[in-house]
Amino acid sequence: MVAAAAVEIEDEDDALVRLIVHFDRRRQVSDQVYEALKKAIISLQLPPGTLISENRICRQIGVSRTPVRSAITRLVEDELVEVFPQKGSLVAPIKLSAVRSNHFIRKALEIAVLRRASEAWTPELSARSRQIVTSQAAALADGDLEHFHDLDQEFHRSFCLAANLEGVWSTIQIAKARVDRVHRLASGVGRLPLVLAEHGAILDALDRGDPERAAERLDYHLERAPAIMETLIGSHEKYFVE
Amino acid sequence: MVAAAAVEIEDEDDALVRLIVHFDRRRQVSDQVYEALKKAIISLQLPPGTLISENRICRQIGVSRTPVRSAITRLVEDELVEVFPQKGSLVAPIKLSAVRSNHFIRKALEIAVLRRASEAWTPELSARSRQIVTSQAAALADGDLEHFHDLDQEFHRSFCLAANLEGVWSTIQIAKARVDRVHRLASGVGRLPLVLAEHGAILDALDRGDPERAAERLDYHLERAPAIMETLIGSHEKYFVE
DNA sequence: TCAGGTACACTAGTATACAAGTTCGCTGCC
DNA sequence: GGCAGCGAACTTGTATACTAGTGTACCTGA
Repeated sequence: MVAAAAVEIEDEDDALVRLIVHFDRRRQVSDQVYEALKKAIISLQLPPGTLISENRICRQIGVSRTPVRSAITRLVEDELVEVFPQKGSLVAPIKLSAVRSNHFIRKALEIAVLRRASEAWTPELSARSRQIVTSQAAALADGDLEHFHDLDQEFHRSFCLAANLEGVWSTIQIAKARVDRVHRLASGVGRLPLVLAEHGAILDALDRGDPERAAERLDYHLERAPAIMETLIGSHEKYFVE
Repeated sequence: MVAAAAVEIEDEDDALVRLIVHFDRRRQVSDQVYEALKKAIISLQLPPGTLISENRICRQIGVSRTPVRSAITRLVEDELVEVFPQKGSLVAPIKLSAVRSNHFIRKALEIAVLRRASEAWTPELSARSRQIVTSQAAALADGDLEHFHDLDQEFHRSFCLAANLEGVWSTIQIAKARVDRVHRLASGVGRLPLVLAEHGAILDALDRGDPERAAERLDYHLERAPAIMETLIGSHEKYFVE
């Protein structure tokens, strides 16, 4: 960080520089920093292993260290950042054992929720979920991948609402965040149309009042990413550990 | 909080005063504050609804606001503390809908883990789990309830280890922490011997190679507390909301 | 006596200053 | 040329100072 010459300054022009936050004065700064960093990490804009320094982040986005530290503390809980006291912090590498565990968590919870949702399934709930899938198709056609992923979350969340277990969603979301980077790597654009078909198949089974089949389709849907992951480890070796 | 007279000062002699932390200089202060507060909340030493002020806590345990704030932030994530900006913070009341959701999470995960553990069950794993139950019986005989609860955690965690899904435990633990206050209320000393028997029944089924029966016993074991909870709401109305 | 306004004490959020520890490169000696 | 040792610059952890917003008690006036 020697500011000896303009050339040295140029060295700072890495991924962190593209971290631009538009602040809403009514909301807490630390929350907004947390969300911005989390999105940047999950979207791989800040790749695993990236060194992050509290000082550089707060210089970059123009706030003091306090809210930045608060955000990083929360990201450590999310297992998306690792802090080494007095040494430094970095975007956590993707730990294969953690991916296994969190994938297990997500699958176990989503399937359990789906079974509960199927007991309370109604045409209205079905229509709402199908609307989400339709919007996903539109987002995909527009090439708006961020919106596509947001709608994907909505789709999976809708089952929690249907099961009257909305509180379960936050836990699913945390597990999801811990494996989402793998999903992003795995979602070459070619796979996304298949996602739509898989979502539709789950709803078809629910509409037919066949919870076993619905659970089976959801299981299949969630198993795609891990299956693809195996093939990714080689080409993105730097991102993974263990 | 007007310090008008000595009598008013006496008013500060509430549960917070019994918050004594013996610091280990090698570990981070904020971590130790977090653990101390979490334990105090779950053990109901700080009952739901207790007003907590960052300033009073840091005066009480003799550190600055920074690590206390860090600890409270983490407790908010755990849903054990609620913060109202510029107004105050309090130990979160027990929210019935959250208890439902987190009980659902815990049950879904523990049963899924147990099924996986049963596939890899060995006499060594069985012996280790039975050893824990034996220690629990000793702790109960000694009246050491804290140790009893610690061993209870160990028992449930052992299935994650057996299933080679240790990463799942931290998520179970969070859901557990969110319902543990109910368990504490429900565990009149009379119930604890039954816990030992229920633990034994689960191990018996695993040893017989009967995962269905093991899951059934675990389900029964985990369902005791919610069943008892219904009877508690009346007598501890102040602790609950919704 | 009661209503309204003001001042103060308290809250949490943010900024800054200081402390303790690690890394790495330069300098001087061998 | 190579190695030892010192030092500067960086890291995160903690303490303190300041800001902005809230509620309440008290005082003033009718």
